[in-house]
This record gives sequence, structure tokens and C-alpha cells, in this order.
Amino acid sequence: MRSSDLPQVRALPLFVSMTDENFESLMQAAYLQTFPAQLDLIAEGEPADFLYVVLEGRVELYGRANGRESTLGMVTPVGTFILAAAIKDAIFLMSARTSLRSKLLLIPSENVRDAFARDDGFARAIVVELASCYRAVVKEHKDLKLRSAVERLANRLLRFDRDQGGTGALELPFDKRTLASLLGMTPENLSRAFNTLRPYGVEVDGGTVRLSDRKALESLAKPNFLIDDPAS
Amino acid sequence: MRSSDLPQVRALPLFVSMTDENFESLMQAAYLQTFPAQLDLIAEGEPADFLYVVLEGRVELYGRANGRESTLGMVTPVGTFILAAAIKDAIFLMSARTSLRSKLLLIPSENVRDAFARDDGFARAIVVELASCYRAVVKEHKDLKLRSAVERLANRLLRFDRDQGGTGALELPFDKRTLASLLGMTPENLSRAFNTLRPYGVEVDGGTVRLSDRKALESLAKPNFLIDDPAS
DNA sequence: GATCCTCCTTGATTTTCATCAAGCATACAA
DNA sequence: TTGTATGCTTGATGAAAATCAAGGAGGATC
Repeated sequence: MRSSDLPQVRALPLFVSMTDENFESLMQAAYLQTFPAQLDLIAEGEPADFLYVVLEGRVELYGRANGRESTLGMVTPVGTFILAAAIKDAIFLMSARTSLRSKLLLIPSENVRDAFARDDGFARAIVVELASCYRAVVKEHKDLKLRSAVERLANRLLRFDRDQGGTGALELPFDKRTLASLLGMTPENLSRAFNTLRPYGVEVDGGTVRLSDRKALESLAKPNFLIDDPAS
Repeated sequence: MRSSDLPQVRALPLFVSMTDENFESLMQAAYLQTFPAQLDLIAEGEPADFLYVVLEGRVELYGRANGRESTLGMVTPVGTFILAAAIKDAIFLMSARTSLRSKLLLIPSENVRDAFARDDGFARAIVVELASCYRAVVKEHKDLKLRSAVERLANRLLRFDRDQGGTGALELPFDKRTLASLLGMTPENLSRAFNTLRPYGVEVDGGTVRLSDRKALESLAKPNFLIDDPAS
């Protein structure tokens, strides 16, 4: 990989506490690649040969069963995916495809497991990363099980707004069909959910959303930091 | 704690590769306690002061939001819960209560973090445990997002049967209201789902279920090892 | 400009699921 | 026995969400 990309990777929480020696040997084995949008990267059921790090762009994680498909998560820079499968030397539970043109770092999972065995700092960082991933999925699960579709949308909008500076004017980070799938509903239903939220000050214009009455929206959404706060 | 319980704990994957010294110091700090059924152990939002190990009995993990409550998981011997919160020194995302009279080991999370920092074998075991927990929740999430209520029940019955020896005669491990909550439906709907499954050879008598036509049931359930196999 | 095309929206309808209300079986206590 | 819990089931109804079908709105392309 190009040395110009190294500092960015080195600074990641996952790698920052590795020894120089172990980090370099891990990067020796790694590939840096840029992929176009909408490219399938991995399919559920395949063995986890690489750990992926998203440096630029965005990757969608999704699952299939019966004839259905559902978006399970989005990975944005700088984040990793399928760490659990790579560590356990297991098969993928989720498929992944680029959502945008993306620059990804691929680290052979064998090398990851090696480094994990050899480098205490790395092992500790992996634990923190895995614990965070675990808690993130638990939150997603609670969101889906304890809230209606409209509530999920309302809370997601509040979250997008907060992530984008809390100005009350936000851009949907992906197209509506994907948002619908992530929220566990059909595109048609998402449209109707937006309409339901109009009396609560939610004005939609394409991918732009204005929240003109946050009080009202919050009273409907009842945000819960045990579900909506990524940090907690 | 009583020394008679030590070997059982020592043999757990989580502890088996610790040094004797670190294990003993961890156990010095731990409490072994038996709790009656239906006792609240922890509430979501509280700081994670202890790591819990279920030695006997069963513990239910559940979440609340708005007025709703939902069962998120069951922990049976010998399993741990809230490892992620204990490691991250974070707050609980889930509440827990005993489902049966249960013998639990409580290890102060500060000591867990200490041992994690000091003992490589323990750190490695924690990674494997966390990765397994993560994958388990992902499977639950896929189950909920990709299947209808009847399909979830059908697959759960097949799983219960397999766990109990695959004889076609199984006992529901908990009462139906709890099963309903775990499967993400109401008790009324669970009743109706059982009726829907009758043409597929599912005969219910109280907590006993007979599967007299597994082929038919499987053709409806379409079991998927990426969702239903706890090992994969 | 005209044409596709993709994405989204809307309306009509059906299905699924939750809610409300009542009943019933079992167990347990008085 | 009688009363009275509790857990489950059933029926009637309503709400939520999926599906089916048809239209736009906005880009891209020709």
C-alpha cells in the first residue's frame, strides 16, 4: 500500500497502540484498493479472509433470507467491518457492498489473528472495538423491537441532524429506499411515515429535511440515549 | 466463594487460559450468590459494576422503551452477560432478571478490566466471547428483520427440538408469554401462530410440542444456518 | 425538445399484527 | 366446596404495515 495512506490507518483506535514492528508487518500483508459504487465485496456464508477498513466512501452491510433482503448497517470512514468473523475465523453473517466509490484497506484475517496473538495493545483495541460493535447491534435490535416505524424514522432524523451539527437542516446520507430498508420498512411506508411526521415540523424536499419543530418531533420520537446515542 | 464451585468456573472458556495467579485473584474479588426466580438483577442505564456468570438457573435479558418491554435474550449455564459493558466500563443497555432460581457469579468489572490488562490468555478469551455475542445478536436481528412471526416461531421450534435431542418431542423452555416476547410478538399472536402451524404437524399440549412432520415444517420455516445455527 | 429511466410518491387493497374483551382451564387458597 | 388467581386461548375489531398498481418529478441520454 502507498505510504501516504499509512498515517491515517495508524491513527485508528484499532491500530494506534500496536508496536511499530507489528503494525508494519500487518501493513505489509494488507491491500489498499478503491472500489466503484454498488460493487459486491463479500457475500454471507463465505469464509472471512480479510478484515476490511473503510478509509473513504461508504459500505452497506445487508442480509438475505427467503426472498427478502434487508440493510443491516452502514460503515463510514474510518470504520471496520467483519472483525468478529475475521477473529473467529468464521464465515460472514452479512453481505457487504460499496454504497459509494470507496477506498478500502483489506487485511488478511490470518495476519490479524497473528498480530492479535502477538500484540497486547492490538488485542485490547480489538476488544474495545468488538464491544462497541456488539452494543451498536443491541441498540439496533431494541430500536426495531420497541418502536413503531414512525418512531424509528423520527429518531433517525434527530440523529442525522445531531450528526450534521444540529442545525435543523439535514441531508439524508443515502437514498430513501436504503433508509427504508435500514429502518425495517418498505419504501412506500417510508414515504407515508414522512407524511405522518409533517404535523411535527418535518419538511422533506428530496434528500433535504428540515426539522422546524424539534420539541414536537422529540415528544413523538421519545429519543432514548440507550438506543440513539452511539457513544453510550 | 466456596472452593467447590471453583473448578466449574475455572473450566469456562473465558477463564480456562488464565494463569492460576490471575484467576485466583479474580475469584478473590468475586461473589457467588443464589437468587430466587423473577428477581431484578440489573436495570438498563445503570453502570456495569459486575460481570455476571450464570452457573445454574436462567437469566432473562430485556429492554424497555416508551411503555413497551421486550425480551432480548436468555442466558443459560454456563454463560456470561454484560461482558461488553463491563469491559468498556459503560452502562447497561439491557435489564436482567432471573427467570428461574439461579446461582450467579458476580465479578467486579474493575477486576475484570485489571485481569484483562494483565493476562493475555484472558484477553484472548474475552475477544472470542465478545465476537460470539456479537454474532448471536446479528443473527437475532436478521431473524426479526427477514422473517414473519410464523416463520420465527417455526424456526425456533426446530431449534428447541435440535437442542433437546431432535426427537420431535420438545418442551418449551419458558412460558409462552416470554417466548412470544422473545420472538417479537404478543401472546395472543403466538397462540394463533401455533394454530397456523398445526397443518404442518405442530401439536401443542401445554408446554409440550410434538413435531410430527418435520419436512413440512422445514419447508415453511426455511431454516438458515446463518441465522439459526448458534455455532456458525 | 423528446424519450427513457430511476426514484419516489400516492391510492387502493390485503395481510399481518396488536388490541380489546371475554372465556376457559388449571392450580391454589380459603 | 367455592372463590380467585394466573396463563392461555379465542373472537371481534382496529391499527400498522406490506403489496399491488399507477403516476409523477427529475435526471440522463439521444
